[in-house]
Amino acid sequence: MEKLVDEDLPETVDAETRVQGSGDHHAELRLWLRMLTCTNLIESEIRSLLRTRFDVTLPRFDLMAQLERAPDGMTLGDLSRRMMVSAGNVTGLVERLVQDGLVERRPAPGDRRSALVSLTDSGRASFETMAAAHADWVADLFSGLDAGDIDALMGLLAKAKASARLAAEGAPHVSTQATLPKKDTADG
Amino acid sequence: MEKLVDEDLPETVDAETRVQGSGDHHAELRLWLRMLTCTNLIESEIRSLLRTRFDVTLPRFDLMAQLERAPDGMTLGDLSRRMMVSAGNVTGLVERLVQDGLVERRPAPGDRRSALVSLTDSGRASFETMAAAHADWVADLFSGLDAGDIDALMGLLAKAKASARLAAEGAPHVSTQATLPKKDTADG
DNA sequence: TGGAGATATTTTAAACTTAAAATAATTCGG
DNA sequence: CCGAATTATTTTAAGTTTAAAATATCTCCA
Repeated sequence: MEKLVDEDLPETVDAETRVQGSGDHHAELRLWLRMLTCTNLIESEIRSLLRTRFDVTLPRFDLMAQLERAPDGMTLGDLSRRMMVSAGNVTGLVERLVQDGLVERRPAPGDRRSALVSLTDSGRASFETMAAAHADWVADLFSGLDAGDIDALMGLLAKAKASARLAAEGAPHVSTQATLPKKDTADG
Repeated sequence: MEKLVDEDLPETVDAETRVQGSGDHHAELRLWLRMLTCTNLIESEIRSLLRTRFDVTLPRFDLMAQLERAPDGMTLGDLSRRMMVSAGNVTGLVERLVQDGLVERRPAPGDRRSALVSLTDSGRASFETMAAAHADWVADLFSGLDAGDIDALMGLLAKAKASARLAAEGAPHVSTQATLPKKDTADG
């Protein structure tokens, strides 16, 4: 009724050509731009609110949010993966949070390479206050969407996420071959 | 057919309670998390591809993308606003791009505070190559979405963006009152 | 016309971020 | 059990990013 699928427009490229390159890609590019704008807008607002209201940075808040769900602590590697940032980044972030007394680290039992990180009591209390406000802000920012919009967005973003993950893993750009026979002996 | 709107679930809060605080906000929070994950995933992949294929950083690419649409140049302020980053950030970025010979600055005619920034020929050529690959990557990352999905996402993200802008401007946290009579004389 | 306020940019300090190299510890096949 | 490969983390160097203060210029109105 309000969404047209241009089912019968020419497909512009045949199956062979579309493998890569020279396509139109206009719609995807615009979508990516819009997604980025939208996310940046919201993220900026939240960052700004966290700073002015609680004098905390967004990355610190994000790290604490991860820890809140793991009462028994998480390793730095877990944090790195969940936050989708580099390991070195997490090292520094945790260091600063420990100095502020919001987070503590202790050796991981059974693996001397690893450390478990968790919230201190002070960190947990601090986070709970911030998290409540944060939830309000996010709700406010999305208050122009009704339940149906949110549902639809959740579904479409899940689909986009799955698509991106598949494409990223399917066409790795560095060579992701897990356990190859050994590059040097393979060919010659 | 495949999307249910839970039209008849209890609304959880009445009109008064929902003004601020103590609400559920669960759905909005999950939406924000998912949006962030999705964007981060795609952004990471693009960042990585730009680096490995063209040895360029994402912020530099973004800045050049802005300049490409302004053959006559843009001011640093324009860049800052369009890229949604701080002015100081743009100063440094432009500086490095000028050193690489990809971008040039010249005094803005008629305003001695201001500078116009534009792509050099080399920068434009360089960008065109990268932009074509970039468009392919984005199309690939979104290849799991059909035209209808893209359409729907475009609409919902536009709505989300409008909602966020309204909320952010409507409840400014620093005092955005443009040209007030002068806070001190106003009341006391 | 003088000057107050607005605007454009740069500078500064601190934090964040990444990629890559370096350490250290674990795992696993032979 | 040994050593090669893997995994967990830290370190390093360079770049990105922000907020806030500092400059410099412009605008506009009383």
